[in-house]
Amino acid sequence: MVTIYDIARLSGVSKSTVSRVLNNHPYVSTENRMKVEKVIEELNYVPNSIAKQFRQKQTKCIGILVPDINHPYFSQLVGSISSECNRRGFKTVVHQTFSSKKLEREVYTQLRNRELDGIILTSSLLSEEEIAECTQKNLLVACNEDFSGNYFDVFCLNEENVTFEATTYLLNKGLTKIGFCSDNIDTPSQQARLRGFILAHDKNGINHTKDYLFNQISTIENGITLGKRLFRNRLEIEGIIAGSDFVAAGLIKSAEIHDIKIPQDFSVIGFDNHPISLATTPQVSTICNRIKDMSKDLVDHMANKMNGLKQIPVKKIYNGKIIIRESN
Amino acid sequence: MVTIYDIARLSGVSKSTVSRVLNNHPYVSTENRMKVEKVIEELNYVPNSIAKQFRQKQTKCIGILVPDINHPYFSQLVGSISSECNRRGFKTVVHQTFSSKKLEREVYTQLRNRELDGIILTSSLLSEEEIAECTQKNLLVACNEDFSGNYFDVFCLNEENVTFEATTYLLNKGLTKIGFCSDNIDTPSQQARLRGFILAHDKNGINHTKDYLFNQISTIENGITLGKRLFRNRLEIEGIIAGSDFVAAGLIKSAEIHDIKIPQDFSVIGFDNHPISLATTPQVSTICNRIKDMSKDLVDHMANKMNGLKQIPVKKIYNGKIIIRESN
DNA sequence: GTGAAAGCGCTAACAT
DNA sequence: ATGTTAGCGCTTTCAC
Repeated sequence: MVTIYDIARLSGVSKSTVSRVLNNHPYVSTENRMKVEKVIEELNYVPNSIAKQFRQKQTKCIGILVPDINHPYFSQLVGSISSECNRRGFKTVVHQTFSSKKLEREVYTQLRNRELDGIILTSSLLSEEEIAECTQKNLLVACNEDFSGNYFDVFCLNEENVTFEATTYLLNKGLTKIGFCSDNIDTPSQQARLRGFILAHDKNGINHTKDYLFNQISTIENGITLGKRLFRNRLEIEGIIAGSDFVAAGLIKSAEIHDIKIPQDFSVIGFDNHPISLATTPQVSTICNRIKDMSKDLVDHMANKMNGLKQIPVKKIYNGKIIIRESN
Repeated sequence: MVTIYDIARLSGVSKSTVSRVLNNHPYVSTENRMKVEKVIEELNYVPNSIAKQFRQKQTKCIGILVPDINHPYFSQLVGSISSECNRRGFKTVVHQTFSSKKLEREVYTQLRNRELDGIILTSSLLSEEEIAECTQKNLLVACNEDFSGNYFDVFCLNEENVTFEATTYLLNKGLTKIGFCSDNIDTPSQQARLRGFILAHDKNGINHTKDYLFNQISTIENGITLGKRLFRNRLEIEGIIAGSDFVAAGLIKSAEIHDIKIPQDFSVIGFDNHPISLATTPQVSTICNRIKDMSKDLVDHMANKMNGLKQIPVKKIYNGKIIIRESN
């Protein structure tokens, strides 16, 4: 393996000079620079990045914590964050927790072990306090999850408001028996949605039905199965906040099979404005998220923090928007 | 920052002994082991993993090269590979190329810079020769792409065969004007599909129509747009190998809008057996891939190679299977 | 069973 | 503008 020392020896300068050339320092004579570059070229030398990381005490690696990457929302989010990170010279390591607290804690351990320079959290089952304790003074930014912002920076959608609006929309159309689907109700973001859902009912003096709160519903298949349950028995439920466009698509398919007309007999509102919402019949009314803006701001912020620019703790909230199409 | 030296000092032993405890070596007296463990506990010491990597010359990091993670097939593949890698103690770094040769080359540079212990390639626009040259003797395994296997290990679906079968199926139903969609026709896997498509025509003595070869078609939106083009002008095309279930879903939606009956007026066969194929009306006939098997075998193989177990170069081919539903 | 010592490849004071 | 030097935290001979 050829090292910086070999280059130095062969080009008749010292290691420092080679290092300076490598790192584009000023104060290197053009003559020496050319000599060094020539030798580097000849030997096909590549600097050992681990040695560099070791010396500089940083990995240039950011972890992204995500429940499951094979999920239309999270794959978009991860894709967007990754690109932003790469543009700034950070590698990103994706960690899927599959909603396991154990796996989540393991990633925090990697952070403490300095295998990662920072973590971007997109979903969590642990309390802010525990996360803060696990990660200690190390860098962590939450994205997507509606944390308080007291322990670390957070960038998220106003899940509560936008769910409030969607529910109100349905309520105003005269529906009184509305369902609510969550992916994993133990996460802050889903809790926020539920608060919005309930608040809308309260403001309209309508009681929401506990029986119509469905948890662990996140895929097309889940939507189909739930629809079967709902429609086969002709339950009196009149509409649903589906939690995701995929669930909405499953429900719509199921309705068709059971000869339930949407929106006449049943209303559906999805989440995320995924292209699938255009492919169903009827097309899904949905809520558009702010993935692009969020990930850009967040990586900007993170990069600044790493460059030592002290930042006051941030909580930035983005407004989602309802898109009305045909399913309600 | 507390180091191995601090632990040594405080527990009254040498660095070596601490290191032995850390790495579960035999030949440490129980007494010393306990002393050391106690101090580690007290100081909340975590070993510096970069230093360890530096010393051992490996990163425990595997790169995954993927065109775009926000893609139903690739997000599944990445998810599966990541999990397998994590189980074996490897971190995975996802790199999206967005079909850019420049970005692809950059990742190979990272490999040469030893920022990565290996790369898993799921798609590529470069020739095998160039890839082999870029990555030199470093570890690289291809997955999904139908490479020759002469330069590096490959694990892939028999794209050609399965596309041949699907096309034959359509041909046997009496269709003579069949279209073919590719995502990026410059990749080996899509070339393989095309070969299968053409071969089926040849064997049946039917000419395929160049005009019905559509490239850069990969999303629901692409499917909808393509459908508009096809159906609005009542082209004489009778069916299509859609390349993905998402494209198929878009085509089906578009057919509905233009009052084209599927499968009576037009046949569609998708790819990947994604749940979306269950949510359309009619449901999509498709081809199931072998993501789980492939990723398991591949990571097994890679791990063995890293442990120095010399392996003969491998090319393992998996058979996909047609699943007939309602769209053809 | 244990410790001393060398060294991995690089960067960054510091001196010149 | 350049070289000397120390040292990052760890593992691993080697000698005892």
